[in-house]
Amino acid sequence: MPTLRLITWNLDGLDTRHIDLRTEAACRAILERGPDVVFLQEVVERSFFGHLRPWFTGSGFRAAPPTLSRRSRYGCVMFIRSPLRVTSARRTPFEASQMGRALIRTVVHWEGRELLLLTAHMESLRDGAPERVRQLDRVLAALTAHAGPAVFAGDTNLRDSEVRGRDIRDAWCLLGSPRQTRTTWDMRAIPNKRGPNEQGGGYARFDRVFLNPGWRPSEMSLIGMAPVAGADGLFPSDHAGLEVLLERD
Amino acid sequence: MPTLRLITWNLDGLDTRHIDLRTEAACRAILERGPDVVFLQEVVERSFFGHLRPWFTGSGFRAAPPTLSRRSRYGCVMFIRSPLRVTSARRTPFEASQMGRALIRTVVHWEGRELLLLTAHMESLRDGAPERVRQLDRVLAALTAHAGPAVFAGDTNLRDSEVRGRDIRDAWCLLGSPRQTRTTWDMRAIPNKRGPNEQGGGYARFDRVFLNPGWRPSEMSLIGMAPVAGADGLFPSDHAGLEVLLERD
DNA sequence: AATCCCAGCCAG
DNA sequence: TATCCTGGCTGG
Repeated sequence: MPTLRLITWNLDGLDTRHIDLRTEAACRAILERGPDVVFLQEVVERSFFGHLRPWFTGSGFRAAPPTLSRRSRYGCVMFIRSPLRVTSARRTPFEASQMGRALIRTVVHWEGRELLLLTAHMESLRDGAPERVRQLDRVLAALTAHAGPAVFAGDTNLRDSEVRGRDIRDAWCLLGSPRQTRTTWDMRAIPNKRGPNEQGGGYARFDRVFLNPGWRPSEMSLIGMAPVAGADGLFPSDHAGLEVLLERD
Repeated sequence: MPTLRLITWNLDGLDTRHIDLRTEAACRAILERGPDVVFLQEVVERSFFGHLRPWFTGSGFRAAPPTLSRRSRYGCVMFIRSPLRVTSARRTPFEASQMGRALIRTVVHWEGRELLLLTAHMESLRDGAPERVRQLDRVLAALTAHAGPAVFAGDTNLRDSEVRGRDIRDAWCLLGSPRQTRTTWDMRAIPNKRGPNEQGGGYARFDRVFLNPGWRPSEMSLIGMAPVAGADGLFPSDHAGLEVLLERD
């Protein structure tokens, strides 16, 4: 397994409109890519038990941690595909989060080494910036502290102004900042959060992938960029999913 | 010397209106309080060489560091009164600052121990929040790392939302959050930045004092709260000065 | 169902 | 000197 295929996606479980159809569509879109590891954010119980866990366990994945946190009505979870073996999985709350957010850390054996997998749904909204920046510090410290390869992927909610002047190995930047994957939350491309006749709309690169030194991204693409059949024009999520291929340097 | 009397003040040297009269008034207001250490921010060359250094050296103080930084046209400086003896003084730029800001660290002998004195003029404006929060981390780390007593006092530009959930020994909070010293930048009380017939105005507790464990504040008051004679209604600075008395626990 | 992006403007 | 505070509103 020379390449790790990773998908990260905020599934917007807090929007209950056609949540079953949308989650099913997300499962299909993810599984047809054949990922090794899948990081999901904003997952609600209904989606997890009713769709995600059945689909993914039926396709050779294990959930890590094995279930959702009970501390919030939505949260993050990873799915890891066999033969990757999970040797540890833990959820550490961000102490000062006002939104119940946490860092998920999983370690798997990969290519003879201990691979650290991190995901989070960092503090939301513009006003969450101070706490979000501290959560970023925690994420980067965890990446740096690990001896083997380590990757974070998740919904950072970061604005470019919040990372200016920082030294981060961001997969999108390492790929040369390609236009096709410049935004992962974009009301112009995914109208889930926009009234039918509304103009304009916001966009941002909220979903990001960070690496520690020693490896690099080779490809990146968006998924979930088409409306779900029978769902009144809704896409699977208001966020695009992000698929990235990672390789040894 | 059982009590340390400290004054911190942003002198608004970037406002050149009546700068000589305003700086003279600030010198008098500070010196009549009899402080042991004085931390100043937003000091320009004209104020430093023309007023502050002459006044303070004539009253038994030494500047630390001995002169202003040449990296910016305004900056921070401390004045330390004899018999306190300065054993080190350095200025460390905040690497990612977009405004040339730096942390000033001075060590003095006090009560038989090494006392660490810190000041800074942290990143300004609402949009400076991400960088400001990282600067705060640096300040708190320096406070925590010192074995003896340590105090930071300066213009933090912090909003309450930016410190929510953090564990900080803030002198104003330790004193029970007294109303009289609730704001240190207040357009309603100091009209320097307000047009003559303007309504409303902003206010904030920008200037703060942080302590490490082992000692505590006993008094706090504002200075510079009256207009300067002959200065067209201007106060010495748009900020209030903050005087605080610190004692062993 | 209401929210979420940004910049710009105004009043207090 | 032009600018600084907040919250609320707009349009894109």
